[in-house]
Amino acid sequence: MPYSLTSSSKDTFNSALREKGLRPTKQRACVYGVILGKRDHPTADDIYDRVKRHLPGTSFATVYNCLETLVGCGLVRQVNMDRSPTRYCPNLTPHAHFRCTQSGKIYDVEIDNNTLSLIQALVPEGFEAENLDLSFSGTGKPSDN
Amino acid sequence: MPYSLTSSSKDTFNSALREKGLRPTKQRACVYGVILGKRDHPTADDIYDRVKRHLPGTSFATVYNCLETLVGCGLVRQVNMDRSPTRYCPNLTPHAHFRCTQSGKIYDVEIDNNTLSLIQALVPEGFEAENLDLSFSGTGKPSDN
DNA sequence: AGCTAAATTGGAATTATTCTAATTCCTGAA
DNA sequence: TTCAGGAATTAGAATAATTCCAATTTAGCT
Ligand SMILES: [Mn+2]
Ligand SMILES: [Mn+2]
Ligand SMILES: [Zn+2]
Ligand SMILES: [Zn+2]
Repeated sequence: MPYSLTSSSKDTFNSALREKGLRPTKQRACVYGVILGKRDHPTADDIYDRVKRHLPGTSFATVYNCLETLVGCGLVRQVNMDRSPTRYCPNLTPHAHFRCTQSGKIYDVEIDNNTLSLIQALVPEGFEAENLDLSFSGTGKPSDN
Repeated sequence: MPYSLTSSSKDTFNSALREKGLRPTKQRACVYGVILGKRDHPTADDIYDRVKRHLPGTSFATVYNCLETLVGCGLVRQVNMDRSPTRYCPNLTPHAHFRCTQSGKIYDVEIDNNTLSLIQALVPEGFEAENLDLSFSGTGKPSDN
């Protein structure tokens, strides 16, 4: 049974893809669905495992292709921490990430508007920042151990 | 001719290594020297090329080993931008990075103390951040094109 | 000088990601 | 509806940064 998105997610998904003239395929919907369906930051490999439960024929290449497409459409965010495998995040609000070096878990960290504008103001004259990445690492919640 | 550090760099280098019971070898000094010697953000490969001019026998593994050691001693910083090869930075002050997506160049961006403390204050109760990374990407100086 | 642990070396291995060429699937005219 | 043509998916090979390994060399000590 193909992954079922809520009807509001399905609308977001369909229009974001159509906007770019791309096709809303079942693989893309499923990759999107498994990322939305859990508030974590899965790797491509994690996503592959989850997608296969719904669409067993799916290939690794397709997962990578879909992820690239979804990121390109602004439906999910790509999160790079150090040298570890890329992770994906359904939270589209501006936020930072905290990685617990003990558990490996990644947490969303809200950025208030005031701090956000001060951060943006760091960019020097003549430079135009399209993207900003803020990440912390250290020891997380005690429950992480 | 082995790379010649200035005597003040040499002191920093020797004491940082001795502090950890590590040996100040000529390979380590050379890797440190070529990073200090240019205000850019070289990759391991760039560093390998530069080191070989001074110590032609040096292996790639040694460059990686030395870099790990120097980072561990706090003599250089490791800079990860997206999925591209790790870069190394001799600027030890807290600062952010800006990558021009057109030229690939990486610039240091100063962080004022006020903004820095607001950024640090984002970390939630119960988390202890040992490290923070802030990077921007976008279009850089016109001279970059 | 000789001993021992630390560091270096060349090459193989690892691993996340990308590429390729063949196949399958949509979509939108006819 | 049919079907042609482009888009998407697929399996597997290729790539590239980094790490690992076993053998050799070196630095620091007695
Ligand atoms: Mn898996
Ligand atoms: Mn090179
Ligand atoms: Zn997130
Ligand atoms: Zn820097």
